Amino acid sequence: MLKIAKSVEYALLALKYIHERQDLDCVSTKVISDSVVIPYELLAKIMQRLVKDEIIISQQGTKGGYKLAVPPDKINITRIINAVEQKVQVTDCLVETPTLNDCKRYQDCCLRNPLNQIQIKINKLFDELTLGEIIQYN
Amino acid sequence: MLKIAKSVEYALLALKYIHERQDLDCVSTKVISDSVVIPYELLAKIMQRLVKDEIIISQQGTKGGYKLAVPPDKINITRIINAVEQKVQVTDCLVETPTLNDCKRYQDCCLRNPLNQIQIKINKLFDELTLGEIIQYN
DNA sequence: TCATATACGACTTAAAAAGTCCGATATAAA
DNA sequence: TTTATATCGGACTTTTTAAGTCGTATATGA
Ligand code: SF4
Ligand code: SF4
Repeated sequence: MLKIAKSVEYALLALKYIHERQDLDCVSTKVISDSVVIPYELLAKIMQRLVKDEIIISQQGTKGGYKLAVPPDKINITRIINAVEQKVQVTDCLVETPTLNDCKRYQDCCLRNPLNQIQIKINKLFDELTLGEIIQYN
Repeated sequence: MLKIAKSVEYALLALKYIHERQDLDCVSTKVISDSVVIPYELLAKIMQRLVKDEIIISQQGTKGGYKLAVPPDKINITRIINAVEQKVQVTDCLVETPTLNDCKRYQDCCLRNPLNQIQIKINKLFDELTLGEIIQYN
């Protein structure tokens, strides 16, 4: 339990690869997919979401690809998680406006508050960790 | 992502219920299952695991059931997570002895160290949170 | 105008989590 | 001593979610 989605890992690995190839004008999904070994179609979708959140800039057509829109130090992990449409959600009830459909217990559950505190602290960990700090390894 | 297993929540809710009924000699799975609204068979399995880890004591036969083996302040959430056979595992590679089967990248992955740091911090949150702190709510 | 790239949505498959079933043993009370 | 009610333990099925795939459209440099 408490696993991070592969799409988040793939996004981080791809962003690291792009950063390492700053010398090039841009890097295509194909090249990243082959180098980092990520399923092409899956990575393509992830790249598009990173574009939508303006973490990377796309260049369409032949010789197209992606380059970083922002220096790695300016991007935290929370932003990447949001970009790839993932959510840190420790329980079913920890959504903006919970309903009985999320969890029948949410109105008087003694777990909700303490687990929300855990979630807040986990969110803080991702807020304070930047892409820059991650790609400095290896 | 990063969701806590329902079996952990059920364990916590059941333990809270047992604690509230300290006056009784012991509480049966049936009673807990009906009161807290947890599928009977599923809860039964969870109770057995809590017995195995000596968090609760079982009384078999008619008029049987369970009672707490330890005061709630002395039980932290990590122990309950372990008892119900769940693991905090942020990535596929964060196991005792990772192999290429866990993740083909584990030998030179820049994510492994930073994500392990996250996992260590999450584990610390569960280490420092006791059942006693949770059941004081409501 | 052609080859190679991104863009976007729908779909399928695989893995994990949640829930169920079954046959056994234990024990208090009738 | 029989019966009803409980725990015990494993195997199994179902449901849900995550991961991965496919198809078609559009952009653009050579
Ligand atoms: S209300 Fe309680 S049981 Fe339901 S999802 Fe939230 S924490 Fe879990
Ligand atoms: S090695 Fe890297 S990519 Fe593989 S599971 Fe670990 S962190 Fe994720």
